Amino acid sequence: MEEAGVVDSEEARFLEEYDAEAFDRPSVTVDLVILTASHYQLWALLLPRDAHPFKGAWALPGGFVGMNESLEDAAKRVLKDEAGLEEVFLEQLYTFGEPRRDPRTRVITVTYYALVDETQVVDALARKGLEPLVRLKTPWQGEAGGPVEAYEAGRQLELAFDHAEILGMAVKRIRGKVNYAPIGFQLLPPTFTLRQLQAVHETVLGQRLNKDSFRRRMLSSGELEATGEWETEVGHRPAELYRFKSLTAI
Amino acid sequence: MEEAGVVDSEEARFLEEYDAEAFDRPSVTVDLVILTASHYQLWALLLPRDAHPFKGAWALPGGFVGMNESLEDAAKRVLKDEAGLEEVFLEQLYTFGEPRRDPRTRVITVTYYALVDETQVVDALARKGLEPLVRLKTPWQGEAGGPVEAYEAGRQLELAFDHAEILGMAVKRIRGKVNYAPIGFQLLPPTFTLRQLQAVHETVLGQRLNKDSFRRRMLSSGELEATGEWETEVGHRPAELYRFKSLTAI
DNA sequence: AAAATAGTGTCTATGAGACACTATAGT
DNA sequence: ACTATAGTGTCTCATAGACACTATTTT
Repeated sequence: MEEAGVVDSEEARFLEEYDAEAFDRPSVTVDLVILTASHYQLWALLLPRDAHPFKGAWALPGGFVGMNESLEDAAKRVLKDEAGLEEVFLEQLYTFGEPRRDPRTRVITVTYYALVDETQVVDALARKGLEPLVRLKTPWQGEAGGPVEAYEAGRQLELAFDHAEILGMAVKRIRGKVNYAPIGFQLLPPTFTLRQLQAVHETVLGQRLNKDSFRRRMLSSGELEATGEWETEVGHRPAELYRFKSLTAI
Repeated sequence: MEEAGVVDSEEARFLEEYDAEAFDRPSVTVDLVILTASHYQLWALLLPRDAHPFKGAWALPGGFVGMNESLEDAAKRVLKDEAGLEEVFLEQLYTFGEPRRDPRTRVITVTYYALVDETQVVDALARKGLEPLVRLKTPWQGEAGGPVEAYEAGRQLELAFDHAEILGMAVKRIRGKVNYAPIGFQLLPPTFTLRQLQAVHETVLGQRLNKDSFRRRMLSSGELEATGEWETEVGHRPAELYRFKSLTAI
C-alpha cells in the first residue's frame, strides 16, 4: 500500500517507541493440503509424525511462518522443502485457530491447498524418498462439509490435530470451485483427453457426470484448445488431446 | 479432536519441556468488514484512526486475538464492542499477512465479514454514538476483484493499511455467494418484499436483474415463505411480505 | 469379428428473458 | 383519472440430459 510511505516526524517517533512485545502472541504456521486425483480417488500428501504430540499419527506438511516472509511465500517454501514441488496451483484455504487445537501452545495455522497432477507429484515424492500419497474418503455428499478419512493400504489412518477437518475444508472448496472455475486442468498433465478431464471432475465431485453435456460444456467454454494429436495404445478409438488455453497464455 | 485426549507419560513429559518462546512470533488480529446494503449502495463500518500509523485514515474495526480465544470469538467480541452488534451473519473471509502491511511490526490479520440489515446497524451505531457508515465504490465488474474505494459525504476517504484490499475481497466474496446461497436476507429486516430482495441482490452484484426471472427463481427456491401480510403506504399496489424459512427454522 | 470408447446429430425438458396484460395502492 | 409497482400468463431461446448412430482403435 502506498500510504505506508507517508511518514512524518511524529509518526517516526511513534514507531520507535512502539513495543512489539507488549502482547502475548500465538505461533503462526502454514499447513498444506497437496491434492491429486487418480483412479477415481482423491489423494493427499500426509507425513507420519515421529515426535509428540500425535506421535505416529499422520499430519499435513507445514511449518512456521518466518517473521519477514509472506504467508504465500511460507506456503511455497513448505511445498518445495517437504514435497519437492514448485510452480503448481496454490491458494489460501482457511485459517484454523481454536485455542486447544495444538496441545503444546496456541498455534494459529493458515492453510493452503495445492492441486498437482499425479505423475508430477509421484515423481517429486520419489526423488525425496517419501511415503506414497494417502487416499481420501469423504463421508458426505456435495458441499455439506465435514472431516475426511484417510486410508493407506486399506487401513484408516489416525490424523493429527484438526487435520481431518482441514482436509474436509479443502475437498469442500474444490467441489464448489470445479463447477465454475477451470481447476480440473491443474490435476492433469499438460495435454489430456476430454474423458480424462471428465474423470477428474467426477473424482472431485464424487459423482458421475453426463458425457454429452460435459463435452459440450467444456468445448463451448472457450478454455480448451485441440492439439491435433491423439492418444495411442488405448484398446479403443483414440481420443484427441487438448490443452488449456489459459495455461499457454501464462 | 478426540485424539488430543490421548496423553501418555512420555507425551506429558514432552509437553512440559516444550518451549513456546523458542520462535519469534507475529501479532495476530481480527479485522471486520461489517456490510449493509441501502439505496442501491453497499456500506461498511469504518472508523477514523486517531493514532499512528495511518492517523486520520479510516480503518476496519479490529483487535488482537486473545491467547485463549478462538478466532471467531475474537471476531464476535470486536463486533459487539466496536459496533454493538450481536447474532448477525459472520463468516471468515481471508487472512492477510504481508510482512510490511503494518509498519510497526509483523501483524497477521484474520478477516471476517458480517452482513447486517440497515436499520439494525444504524440503530446499533447510534446507541454507541459512532460515525455513520461509509459508502463503498467498487471500480471493477463481476468477480474480478481488487481494492475498493470509500466515500463519505461525497469525498473519497484514505483507507489505512491494506483495508481497501480487504474490503475488495469482501465484495468479491459476497458477489460470488449471492448467486448460490441465500445471503440476501442477512441484509434485510425479518420480513421483506420480493422487490426489496431484488434490490439487495442488485446492490451486491452491482448490476440490474430481470424482474420476472428473479421472482420465479426466488419463489421456486423453496427458501421463501409468504407471511400473508402486505406493505403499506407505498404509493402503488402493495407487495406481499415474505420471510426466509431457514431463519424461522433456527 | 468383438469390445470399447470417441465423437456427432437430434429430440426433449427446463429455466431465463421478454413481453403483454390485469390488479391495486396513493395522489 | 393517473402513476407506479405487484403479480400472472405465455412465448421464445439457450442449455442439459437422453438416446441413437457412426467411427476407430486393440485384441
